[in-house]
Amino acid sequence: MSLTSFLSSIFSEAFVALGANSAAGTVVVSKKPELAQFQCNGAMAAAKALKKNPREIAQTVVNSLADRPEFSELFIAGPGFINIRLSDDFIAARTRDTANDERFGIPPAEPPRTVIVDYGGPTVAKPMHVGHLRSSIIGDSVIRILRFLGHEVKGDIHMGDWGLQMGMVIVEAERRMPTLPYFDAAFDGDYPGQPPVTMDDLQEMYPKISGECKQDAGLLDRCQKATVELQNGRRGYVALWRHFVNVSVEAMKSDFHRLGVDFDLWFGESAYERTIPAMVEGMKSNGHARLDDGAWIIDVASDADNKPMPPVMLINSQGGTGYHTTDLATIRQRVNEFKADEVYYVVDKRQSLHFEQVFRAAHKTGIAPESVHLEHLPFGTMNGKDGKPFKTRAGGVMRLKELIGMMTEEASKRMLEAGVAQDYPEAERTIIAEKVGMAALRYADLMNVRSADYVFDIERFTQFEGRTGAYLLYAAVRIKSILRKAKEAGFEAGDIVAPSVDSERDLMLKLFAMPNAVTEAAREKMPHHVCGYAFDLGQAFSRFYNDCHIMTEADASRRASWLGLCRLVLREMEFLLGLLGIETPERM
RNA sequence: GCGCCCUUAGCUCAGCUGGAUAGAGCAACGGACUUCUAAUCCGUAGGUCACAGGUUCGAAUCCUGUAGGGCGUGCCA
Repeated sequence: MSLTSFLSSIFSEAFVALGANSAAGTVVVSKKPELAQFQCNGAMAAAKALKKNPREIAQTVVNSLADRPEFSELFIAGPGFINIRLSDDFIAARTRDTANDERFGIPPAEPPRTVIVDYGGPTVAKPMHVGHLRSSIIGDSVIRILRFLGHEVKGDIHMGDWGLQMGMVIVEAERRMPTLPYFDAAFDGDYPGQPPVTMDDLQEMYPKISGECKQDAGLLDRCQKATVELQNGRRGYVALWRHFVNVSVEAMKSDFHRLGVDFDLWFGESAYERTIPAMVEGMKSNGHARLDDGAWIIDVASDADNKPMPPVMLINSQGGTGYHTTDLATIRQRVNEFKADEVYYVVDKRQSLHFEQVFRAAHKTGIAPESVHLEHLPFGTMNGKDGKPFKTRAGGVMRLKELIGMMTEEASKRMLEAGVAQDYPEAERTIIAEKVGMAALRYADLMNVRSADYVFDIERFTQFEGRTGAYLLYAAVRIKSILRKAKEAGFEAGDIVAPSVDSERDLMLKLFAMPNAVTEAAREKMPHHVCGYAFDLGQAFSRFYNDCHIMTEADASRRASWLGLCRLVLREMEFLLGLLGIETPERM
């Protein structure tokens, strides 16, 4: 149980004894650290309910608890705030408990659930860009957090490989290489095993034809028809499409590998191709789908809506399927085959209407029972310093590869400026630069409230000072260093004893706050709670480190206690960074 | 037009579901190194929480309205 939960239970009991609601006993970290460590604000609310004086209620509660060994001081301030200070013995005992606990006092989720996280979402034939970066990094962190809580989690990349963009690239290929056998409907031999295009070709082809289609309705129509033919299984198109997928997946794997993100399931939209006809027929026959303007749609609007709610497009008027349909088929598989209790979609917030439509349709048609929790976890746009979506200097889309390269290069530059690791072997220095770059990137992306837009400022993110990935790595590495030095000197870590220095006590108190940060991040699927806490912990450690010189401490039991504290902080720091997908080097 | 979101210190952002004198980081200024890695730490200064009402013991937080900005709005994803 977290410390605040424990303290809350003590205070709740006291409030209940007065006839008040147990919620009145809620204890939180003090907003006035110079006054107290924790506070309970329930006396005001209880006074309202019981029609009594809040200070009198607070006084009664304080009187009933004042003798408990956990507290060194309880006092009342203002209208009825109860301020709490813990005894040093209790703080030390509690810290020992944390040090002996594999889970740092974070309780596992009860009951564990089967969860699918849909994230990454790269599109075949399109370059990966910064939008995929956010989805991947956030999804990866959310998965790590949920897994730690004991949930059975599977991450699914859900590639976009079955929509109009495939028809477009097929048409573009035909325009460029009309003599290839893929386009000859009468061809019945074997198609070439080698792909006719490279990833670079694909990345150039898609934007070109996509741009032309916006001007040319005839060309768009041709692409739509090609898409339908592909979806209906035209041999040549399927063979060509398979090449496109293979080429793209190879590039994706390399990009995701560099990001340190891996997926349990590499399914694309096309994985449901065979299940779609039966699903659609079922919806037609049971009346959920209806024909409208040449297309089969599912109405999802309700009388309670105060906004337009377009229908779900099941089969378009050309006979093709889009991402409404594949998303529904995907939900069906996740429910039936994977027995998912919860499905989360880490997708740009601009898609929120889409998911509202799809979730409504899934529940309405019975694809997903009401008991299955479907939720969109929206994230905001990564903007440039001008406040507009992040672009390259030339104004194009910033590719993921390019971005990662920039981060590493910038980290390397900073290390040179600061004279960091310059006397290490070059190979090690390179690895450190990569780790610092990735830590900077991940921390910068995750530290913001997930759904908010944020400004990408590479210079700020790669700073070694302040709320950055590098600062946290430095804090962790410094602990590793001191533990090495202590070991060389023959100093052992020992039992944690009562704190004797303010910054030492503050560090222990800070450790108690971790369970809240992690459970809050899990509840909201918002990793920024972990980021904020990790920084606070790093800073609390740095203060302690400045005040308490371990290697020269004469008192052996105090020195051993401090080393034990260092070990605990390092374990927690690496754990927290691990939840963010950040690796710590041995030294920097 | 309709709907959703946003507006907090010079800059970038938190603010734990209504609590005390609104907090960090950067930048600025002052201080602490013959270092257990100063990539650190301490201190000072800096805010009409966009604006106007309302709800109550108490509002950055909840409600209404106004201004400014972003996004979405049936055959792209």
